[in-house]
Amino acid sequence: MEMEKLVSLCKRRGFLFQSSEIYGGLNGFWDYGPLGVELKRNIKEAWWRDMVSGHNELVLAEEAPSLFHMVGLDSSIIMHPQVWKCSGHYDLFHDFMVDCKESKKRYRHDQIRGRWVTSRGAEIFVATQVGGEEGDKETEQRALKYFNLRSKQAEELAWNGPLVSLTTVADFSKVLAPEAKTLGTLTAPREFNLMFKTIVGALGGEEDAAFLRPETAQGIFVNFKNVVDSSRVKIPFGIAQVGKSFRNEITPRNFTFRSREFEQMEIEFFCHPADSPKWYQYWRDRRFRWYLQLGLASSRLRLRDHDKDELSHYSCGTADIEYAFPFLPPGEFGELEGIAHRGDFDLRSHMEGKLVRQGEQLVVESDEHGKPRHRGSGKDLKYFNDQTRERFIPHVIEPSAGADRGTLAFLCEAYQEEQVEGETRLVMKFHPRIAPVKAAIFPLVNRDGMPEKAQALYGELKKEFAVFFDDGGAIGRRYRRQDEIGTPVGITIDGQTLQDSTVTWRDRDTLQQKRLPISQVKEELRAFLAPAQS
RNA sequence: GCGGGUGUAGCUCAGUGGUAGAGCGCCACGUUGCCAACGUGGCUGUCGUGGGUUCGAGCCCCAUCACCCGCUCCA
Repeated sequence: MEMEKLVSLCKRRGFLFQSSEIYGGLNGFWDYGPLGVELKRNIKEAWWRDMVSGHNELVLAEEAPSLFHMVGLDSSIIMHPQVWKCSGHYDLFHDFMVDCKESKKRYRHDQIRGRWVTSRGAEIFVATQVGGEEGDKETEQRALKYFNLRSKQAEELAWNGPLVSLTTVADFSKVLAPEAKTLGTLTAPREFNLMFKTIVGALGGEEDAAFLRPETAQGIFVNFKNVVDSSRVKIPFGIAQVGKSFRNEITPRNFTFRSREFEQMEIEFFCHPADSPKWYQYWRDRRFRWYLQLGLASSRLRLRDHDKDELSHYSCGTADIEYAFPFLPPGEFGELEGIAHRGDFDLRSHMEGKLVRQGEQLVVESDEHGKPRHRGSGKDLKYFNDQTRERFIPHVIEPSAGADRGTLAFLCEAYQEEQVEGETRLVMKFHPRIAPVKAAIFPLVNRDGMPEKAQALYGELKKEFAVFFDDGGAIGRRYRRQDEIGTPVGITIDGQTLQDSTVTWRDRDTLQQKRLPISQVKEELRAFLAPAQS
């Protein structure tokens, strides 16, 4: 499937529009049209029902290690700036980057190292991305090449010190960039703000700077104690949240896949450290099944465990649920959801201050005065189990899903072109639960009382379902119009309806028709749209 | 951020300096008894945006924005 066809359909039928389109658009922002908003809402509501409101804490869920609670939360988008300092986003999201004008490569300023060397009367800084002995070797080879020396002439290079960071270099005109052949090809370091900055207060200045959240998770962590104290939940339990997040992506691309404003569906699941591996496994498998049940094909969906060296510094296990989007090269997958075992990193950070890894331990990062680099709240976020009299910091399992990425995956998956009697039928094969319109109601022709009967049925169904009424044009055309927006059922009032009160039920995917009493339509639709068990 | 391509009606696209077009879609009326029927009529454009050259610009030049492809980046 070509992506342009889907993008065109999305615009033509009102799933997705470019943001601010009449003003030329805005890179990285998208609007959901009348059908798109229904689709995305259905996905978010399916998630909320399946994960939160539909969860029965009295019954052991399939494959769950034990009973557990689930509750929801809706926290603010703008939070105290200290939240992002302790979470690590503030430091990680403020990168200084340098560009190489020769190689067109971009580097993180603090990740380039190099050595000062003098030869043939010139002193230059030979830069590399490699550290340690490898870095020494590489800088020597590149210095030899630059000065046109043979390997045996290495003693003509006078090294003026060990590998040091590029951040110690003020004058870039003597820097030989990692993949350049000439000096001074690096631009001055430029700051990349990956978090959206804003000002709180009408008279606010720079000291009133705050950030739009880059993830919803932190709103859950900072409310952990509030939820425990107010809701009678006991560990293990999860807090779920759906909401907008914002990141200044350097290169927004691939339709809505990498947007600067996007919506997340996140769960932070709190459990006893000893049980956390089992819970990690549980969420990892359950979340994968959820996508399968809503209709993503197993051939394009995969569950991928991160390698050890891919794990964040705090994580003891992460898996991605990935989809083979059509805009990616064959064999490549894009992330829909990450399930991470985050240990006690987040709660501890908000207690003690921003943490860094020191060997096997996480310790509070300190500044040059030996004080915490980013001070925590100082509040005790431990959990007390009054049965066992145990007090501990819970471990956290985080299934973090992208609502827009999920929506895009369902759109890609649904798009089908079929040959029907020599003509191309464009059909969106959405799972009935997420289809924007559940059923279309048609009078076969506009006479003999058929419109009246159809309108009455429409009015009755509309109270409970998203249904659509269409009496325009030939019946075949009306079916095809609904196929294009993925309506799973067409219900037609015809001549026979007037005699025996039965209607035609037409299935989108099989094109098969069956008759059923008009009085049973509601019940049939209910059964058709019922969630699968998970 | 770099290089290449594209931008004209709701969609797909034609239009190489001289009166803005086609197909599809959409709307109305008639017709129409189950898979994009037919007839008649109708709506639709700051030619992405801003500036320049020219008697005259959709077309040439400059800038800018957006989208696509390839690099780069992706906590």
